[in-house]
Amino acid sequence: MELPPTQPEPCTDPDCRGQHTPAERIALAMSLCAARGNKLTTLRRQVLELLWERGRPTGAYALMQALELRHSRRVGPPTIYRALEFLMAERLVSKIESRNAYVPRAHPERQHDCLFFICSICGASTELENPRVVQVLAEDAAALGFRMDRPVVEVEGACPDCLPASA
Amino acid sequence: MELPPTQPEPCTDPDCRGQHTPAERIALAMSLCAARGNKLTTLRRQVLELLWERGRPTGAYALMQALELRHSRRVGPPTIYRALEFLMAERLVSKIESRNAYVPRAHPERQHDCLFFICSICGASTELENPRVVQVLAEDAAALGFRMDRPVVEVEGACPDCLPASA
DNA sequence: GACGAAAAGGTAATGTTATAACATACCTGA
DNA sequence: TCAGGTATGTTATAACATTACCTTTTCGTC
Repeated sequence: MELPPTQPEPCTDPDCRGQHTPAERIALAMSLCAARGNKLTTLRRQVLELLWERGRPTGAYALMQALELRHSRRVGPPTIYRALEFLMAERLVSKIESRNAYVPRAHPERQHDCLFFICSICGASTELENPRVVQVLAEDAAALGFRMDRPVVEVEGACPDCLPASA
Repeated sequence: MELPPTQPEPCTDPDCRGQHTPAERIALAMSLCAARGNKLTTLRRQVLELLWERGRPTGAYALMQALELRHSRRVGPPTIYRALEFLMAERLVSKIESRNAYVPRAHPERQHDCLFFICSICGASTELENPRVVQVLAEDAAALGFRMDRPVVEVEGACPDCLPASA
């Protein structure tokens, strides 16, 4: 496997929603994995690439199909789920719980938790970082004596593109 | 079907987490349905009661089993899912997306959206009302030009009871 | 009460998402 | 090179959800 030519450069634009080149994203992912002593294998990289290509939350079985079409590689469900599990542990991918689907994270190098806005019409999702939401949730958790491990914040609705159509 | 003896009295305690009697809850549910011209049939009522009895997010298939044990009533998946769909439309029940499970809402008479804190150890969930969270999400949605239909906010972690055990 | 329409529920089959259990391949370092 | 760990492959099945179609119940109207 050849290394992409670019070096990972953490993105500093707070409004950026992941508009980077595929090579940049893979380089960054590899470097993040390596920093933790883990490996972005071919399979894992292909799954991550496919998620980026799809551009919207994608289910595990759709990924299986896409993997076969795009990389002529046929695998079973456990293989896909293991790859997704790895990518989620590395914070390269998030699961959209309300859709049983998976999306690549725009900024895996950042520590923040994500919010997602998901269009029920076209299925697209937008990732956002908002410390205020996490802050308020952390306060509530503290008041309850609850340890917050993973906040799941997903807003279902209509995106700007679909809004006119959904009048 | 006999009416419960109590009359529905909206709860005014903002810190209340649904500590009411079963009869009160059913009376309130019936009155809310009636106000919208809908009916809380025996099946729907039984499903709602079971959710309260279980005291934690419960899956559709577990509800089917519970229904058979508790009410000697054997039904198929579509029947349960239809009852749940009705109860959710009436805002008597929420789905916990991260668990594919369902919980009764403590205060169906209130209009608010709910947050849930779910313990990954014992499976219990705590419902909370926090306008600040919804407010911040609404602001983000507005900034994106996104119409917010349903916010899903679920915090996974460890509840006070399980916290010591999970050190 | 009889009737017809609408709502609710029952049944069988199937679709979709996820995991268990076990086998194999593939690195990597002593 | 070979022992052990990590990753992937394979088979089967569990868990969650829906489609399509049919029967029963409810309820207003005559």
